[in-house]
Order: sequence, then structure tokens, then C-alpha cells
Amino acid sequence: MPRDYFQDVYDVVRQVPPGRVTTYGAIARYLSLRAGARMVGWAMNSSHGLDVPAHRVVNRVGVLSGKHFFGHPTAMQERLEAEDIQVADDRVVDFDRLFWDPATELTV
DNA sequence: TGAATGACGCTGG
DNA sequence: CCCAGCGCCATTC
Repeated sequence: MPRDYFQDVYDVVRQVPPGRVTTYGAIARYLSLRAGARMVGWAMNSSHGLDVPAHRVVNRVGVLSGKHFFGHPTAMQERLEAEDIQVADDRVVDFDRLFWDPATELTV
């Protein structure tokens, strides 16, 4: 059973400030995951029930690619809107401005 | 052991 | 940004 980078990914996601979003690739690069961004998303799949704001993690263009895994298709969007993040057409509005890069904001 | 899969990313058109 | 294709690699069957 995996456990290694899963906790690392969760730890980074928890540090994402409310109202901000990050990407799978950014997390992968910050943790130097050779596995790539795919495994970051896969790790989030195991974050169900945990205190992990997976809704703040989107793909490189700000698309809510994982909304389908939130039980209800609109659950992820509503969570983002609850943090004043505007979502239109399953995409984060002003994603470029709301993007939170751990490698930059967290200053390795 | 190997093929198929995927909450992705990059490049090229 | 849209579309198509290739690369990435842990996990699963």
C-alpha cells in the first residue's frame, strides 16, 4: 500500500490559502515527484474523508478536472465559490491571478 | 511480466 | 485556448 508521497501531497494542498488554487504539476514539481502530475491527482483520489482541500487543485489551465470525483458534479465548483473563487464552464476565472505555486509562494 | 489506465503536461498545428 | 499526439510513471488487472 502506498503512503509515501501521498502525505507529502496532502501536506502541500493543506497549505494552499483559501481563495487560491494550484495545479497538479506545480505540486509534482515542488515535491520533485518523478511520478509526475498524474500521480498527484491519483493521490487526491485517496484523500476522500481526509482534511484535504482537493477542490483547490486543478489542472494546468484551471479546469476542474476532478469535479466528477466529488460525489456530486457541482460539489467542487460550489466549494470554490464558497471561497470567492469564480468558476465558469468548469474553469477557474482569473486562474492566472489565483494560481498559487508552492515552489514560489512557499519558497523552498 | 506485460498491457491497459489515468483528478496531467508539453509540443506542434 | 482548441485539437491531436507523445511522454511521463505508479497502480491495477
